[in-house]
Amino acid sequence: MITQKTKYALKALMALGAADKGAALTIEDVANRSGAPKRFLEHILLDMRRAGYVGAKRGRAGGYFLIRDPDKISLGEMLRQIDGPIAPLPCLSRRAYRKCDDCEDEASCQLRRVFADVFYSYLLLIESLTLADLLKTPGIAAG
Amino acid sequence: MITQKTKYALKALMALGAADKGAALTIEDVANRSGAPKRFLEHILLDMRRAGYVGAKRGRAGGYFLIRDPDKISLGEMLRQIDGPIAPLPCLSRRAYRKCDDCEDEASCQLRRVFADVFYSYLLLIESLTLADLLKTPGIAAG
DNA sequence: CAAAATGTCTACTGTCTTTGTCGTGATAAA
DNA sequence: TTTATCACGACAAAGACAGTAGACATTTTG
Repeated sequence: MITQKTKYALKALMALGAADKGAALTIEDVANRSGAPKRFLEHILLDMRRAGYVGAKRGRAGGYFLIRDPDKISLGEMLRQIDGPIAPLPCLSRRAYRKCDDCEDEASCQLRRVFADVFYSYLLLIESLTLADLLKTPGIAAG
Repeated sequence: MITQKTKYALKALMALGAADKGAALTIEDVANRSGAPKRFLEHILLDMRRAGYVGAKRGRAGGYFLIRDPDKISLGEMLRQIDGPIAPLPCLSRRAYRKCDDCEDEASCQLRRVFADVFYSYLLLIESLTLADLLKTPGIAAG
């Protein structure tokens, strides 16, 4: 399961991505549109700013705005930013590699071999999906 | 990341799957072969018994033994048994469906739509892999 | 300048999950 | 009857998760 925080964060980015280009949304605006508690969303938006996805403007008439092209932010990258490493085993993470505590020899680890396959195809997909895909409305708008 | 418990459970099933047909391994045997703490493994093997994967024999010369064909136990099924629902969103789980707390309308939920795609291809893969795949040694045994 | 509206940052807290450990009992074989 | 084993429930420490709160910094407006 993805965490509640991830859900809030993705919905927040969607809200910012759907806003008029150049317009800033306040935390409160984003909270209303994403359903996230305002004080919790603070942390999330701060993270998103540090991740370089959004910009912030302080003071009256301030707010947050997307600063990267939704096309260029992959789902994988977002998930990684929000909740940390996404590999099923630490020894399969490229950016946050760690040897498994109990593993004697990676080359012969069956668990690693099988999960590597699973992870690879998962990665391929989530790296190809982007925030833009989250913003697209389905072909025949049903709801 | 898969949990430590999942790792232990899969390694335990691999140990039982690799044992001589009909032979029972004690918890201690399994602990030694899987690297899991013995007292923790107790719980895990109990779960695996309740899940119908292994049988147990009590008393002297007792132990655990696999009672299902490794070919017929999918990775997906094992993961689900060990750690519960595997869908990224509760509203995408078939066996443990739950409406998302905050979701107004599933049909128009973009998050659901995108994660459904991801989940579907993930499912397809893990349902096709089995314990037997975990028992296979790689083509050219390297380590 | 002062006030109001905003974002920034640090610290804290309650609840649940994870990863075990422990004691005790039940069962079977020698 | 002893010993080796599984069965089961209670407990516990550590960490993750999902917030909440307070104080501060910045910007605009009047």
